[in-house]
Amino acid sequence: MSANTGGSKRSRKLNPAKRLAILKSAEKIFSRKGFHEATVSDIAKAANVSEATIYEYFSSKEELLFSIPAEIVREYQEKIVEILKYVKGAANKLRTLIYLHISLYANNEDYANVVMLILKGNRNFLKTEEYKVVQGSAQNTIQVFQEGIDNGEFKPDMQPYLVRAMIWGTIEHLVTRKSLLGKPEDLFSMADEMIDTLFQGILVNRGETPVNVKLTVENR
Amino acid sequence: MSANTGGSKRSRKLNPAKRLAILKSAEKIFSRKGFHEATVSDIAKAANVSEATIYEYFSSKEELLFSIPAEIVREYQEKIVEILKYVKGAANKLRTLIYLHISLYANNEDYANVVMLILKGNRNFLKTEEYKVVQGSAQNTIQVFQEGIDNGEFKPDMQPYLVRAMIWGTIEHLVTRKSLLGKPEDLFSMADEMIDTLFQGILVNRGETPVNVKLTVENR
Amino acid sequence: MSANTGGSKRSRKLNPAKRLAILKSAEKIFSRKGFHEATVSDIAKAANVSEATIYEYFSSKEELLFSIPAEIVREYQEKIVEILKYVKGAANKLRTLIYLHISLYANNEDYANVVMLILKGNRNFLKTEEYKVVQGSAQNTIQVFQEGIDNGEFKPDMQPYLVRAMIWGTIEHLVTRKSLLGKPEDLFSMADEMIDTLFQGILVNRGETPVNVKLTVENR
Amino acid sequence: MSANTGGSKRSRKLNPAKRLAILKSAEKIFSRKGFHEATVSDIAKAANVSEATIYEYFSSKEELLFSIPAEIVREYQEKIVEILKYVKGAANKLRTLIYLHISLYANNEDYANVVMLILKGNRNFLKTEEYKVVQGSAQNTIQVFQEGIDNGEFKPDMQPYLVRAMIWGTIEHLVTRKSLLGKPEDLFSMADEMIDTLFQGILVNRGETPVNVKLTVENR
DNA sequence: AATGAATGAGAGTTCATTCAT
DNA sequence: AATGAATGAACTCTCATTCAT
Repeated sequence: MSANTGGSKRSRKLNPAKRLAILKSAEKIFSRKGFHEATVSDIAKAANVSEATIYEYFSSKEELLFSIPAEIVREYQEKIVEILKYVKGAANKLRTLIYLHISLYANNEDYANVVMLILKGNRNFLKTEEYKVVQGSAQNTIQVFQEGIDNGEFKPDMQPYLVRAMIWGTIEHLVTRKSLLGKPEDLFSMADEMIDTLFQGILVNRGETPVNVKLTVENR
Repeated sequence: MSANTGGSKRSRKLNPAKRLAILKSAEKIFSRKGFHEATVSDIAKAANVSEATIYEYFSSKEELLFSIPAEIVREYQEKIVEILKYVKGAANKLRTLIYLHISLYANNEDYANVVMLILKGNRNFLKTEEYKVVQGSAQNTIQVFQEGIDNGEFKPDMQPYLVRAMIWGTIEHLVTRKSLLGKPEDLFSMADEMIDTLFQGILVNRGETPVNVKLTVENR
Repeated sequence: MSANTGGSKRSRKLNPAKRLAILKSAEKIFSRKGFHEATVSDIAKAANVSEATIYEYFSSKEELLFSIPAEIVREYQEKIVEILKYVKGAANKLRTLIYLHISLYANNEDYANVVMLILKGNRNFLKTEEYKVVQGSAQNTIQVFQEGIDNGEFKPDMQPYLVRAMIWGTIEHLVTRKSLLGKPEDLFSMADEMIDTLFQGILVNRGETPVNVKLTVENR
Repeated sequence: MSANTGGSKRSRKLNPAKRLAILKSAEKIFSRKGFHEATVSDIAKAANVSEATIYEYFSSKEELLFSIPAEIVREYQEKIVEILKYVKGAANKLRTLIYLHISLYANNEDYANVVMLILKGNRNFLKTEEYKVVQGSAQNTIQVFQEGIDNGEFKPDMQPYLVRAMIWGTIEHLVTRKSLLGKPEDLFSMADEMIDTLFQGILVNRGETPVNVKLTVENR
């Protein structure tokens, strides 16, 4: 409601552990009840602090919500940078990114719920500093894909933006369904097939492609 | 024993045109403000009826929200069935489905917002009869894909569920971004490339899959 | 809310049977739910008419409530006059009145509920023409008691008003308890003991009222 | 695990003086307007607190209503126990009880209105803990009367339940009339006559009764 | 005479947020 | 740094009542 982005008015050091406890409680409560259905009182109870204390650390309920991804995405981003160092080839890097992206959600169910069911539909979140972090992490996919085009691994006439949409869209779709319906029990098991499909397509190659070219050179 | 026998309380048809006007107004208001931020009073004003009248037609604000997709999805589903009759080949049918699915959102911006930003994250919606309709329309993709497997157009070792996830996920991702950021100005322009990618994959064929290439050199 | 006592604006003949049906339905519904908890719609449903029709016969929900006793009290009053003709002695008449009063409630449970739980606490009812009828029927007790004083059956130094309070109060107390708790299963069984107590008191006569002591001294 | 453990929601004592102020205001407003006609806003205004504050102390308007008698009845009950210690004889005790009961209402007009016009007709009140207190205080009458039977002061063949009905019924009748019509200006003035009547009955003793005492004194 | 449909007018209740301590 | 207590501000929903047909 106010433009108070980036921490509560008097963001003295306070107690970082308590701040984290509040964030984790908020994540849990929001995850279960949704944003409007969750009350600040619920969160305060879960964090074993008073409601007023929450306002010491966060300027509003919404800011509290928006603060949830920051930490986790930052860690995730660092992890990616670290790991990508050791992976060679754009295709392999892309595969790695997809695995990591999935694991981010698979290992943090409450976080997945908050992102998929609440934040994804929230217009205000887009104006947030926090969103930039999330957004930034999306650049990985695009960069890696571009790298793949440059070195000839990927088809050169593709828009990286679309490829990212396909990858993220598919993952988000699956994660959302898991959040809502519990359906794909194991997100990872879908990863490989998804990657294969993305790499190879779904069409059967019927010799129109080079594959079937039978080259017979007969002497004389 | 004569008058008020049978029938669900009061939700008779009443004036269907007015009902539709309320639904359309709700769609517009929800689309712009979100569910909790929109008030019944807003909707009433937009529909030129009193708040009480809204409750004559819908038993609660949430029921009003949930009633939005029914009509539109029903029409859409009929259209699909009709059109699919004239399309031959699973690949073509799939392409058609994707176009139609995109056009559903592209032509109904408010509806797209309501679905992508509000309904998709709403757990209660899943328990709804209305949801079943939406769900049902998702079966098309799976059926058509299965058909393609059966007749040899598509790779036989794929899970239709995953393919649907990729198609819908991508579309939803793009539509959501358009809802939030206005970004892909033209959703259709992405359709073809998306379909190509889905069909062919993103990898350059370097003859490594040339497995299939049979090169026979016979010496003299 | 308005001073619209005594029938709806256009009290054309309408259909007296329908009027009665509405009244009886109102009695039943009010009895079960209480005044504010009962809705005009409830009553309309029970009477198999539309809500609007109720307003043809009664100008408001409250007027409908207030119209309930009139009929029944009128009949009751006539019955009393008729029966009292054949009863001799004030004590017997009083006994008769008490029986009749109890039977009025015992035989009309819904009516009893409406009177005891709703009307008795309603200040507006006092301003009503209908109330006068009820009030009038209360005069019986006072008259009969006065008659008993005049002819020496009852103690001459009593205020009839108080006696009526005792009789009516006791009956109302018992009827109310039956309405709320179902407790005195059979109201009639209490009648006789109540009357005896009223007539004779609860004290054991220890000869301190020695008036009655006949002292016979026989010589030798 | 430290702060908000245990305890019923939020209904801690808070500020007991404020709680009492709200209760007294509620008593006054309910007394004048009745339950449904009184608004929480009315009460808040009268108590100089916000409406929300009322809900800090009481969970609903109805709970507020039901909380009114508790305090006053508790005090009253203690008073009775205290005073009864010094009164000898069941008849005197009964007389004392009646006086006290009347004085409870006579000295608390608003309270009398609330009890007689609102609570007495409220079915939900019966399910209340508060009702038990009221109910408990009713036991006094029955106990004292039984005591009187045991020690020969009262007729042994009477049902205490009925006697209580007569006493309470009469008092309630008178108090209710005073609430509604202001009629018996002075409730106390009726007390004595009522007690006399209860004790001695209304019939003129024509010597037919103790009559039976035959005292024969023979000379020598 | 009867009613389907519409609504004005509120009322109770909830909660995020504040502030004195 | 922490919070108990207080409240302003809304919002959903209900219902008695009306009126054109």
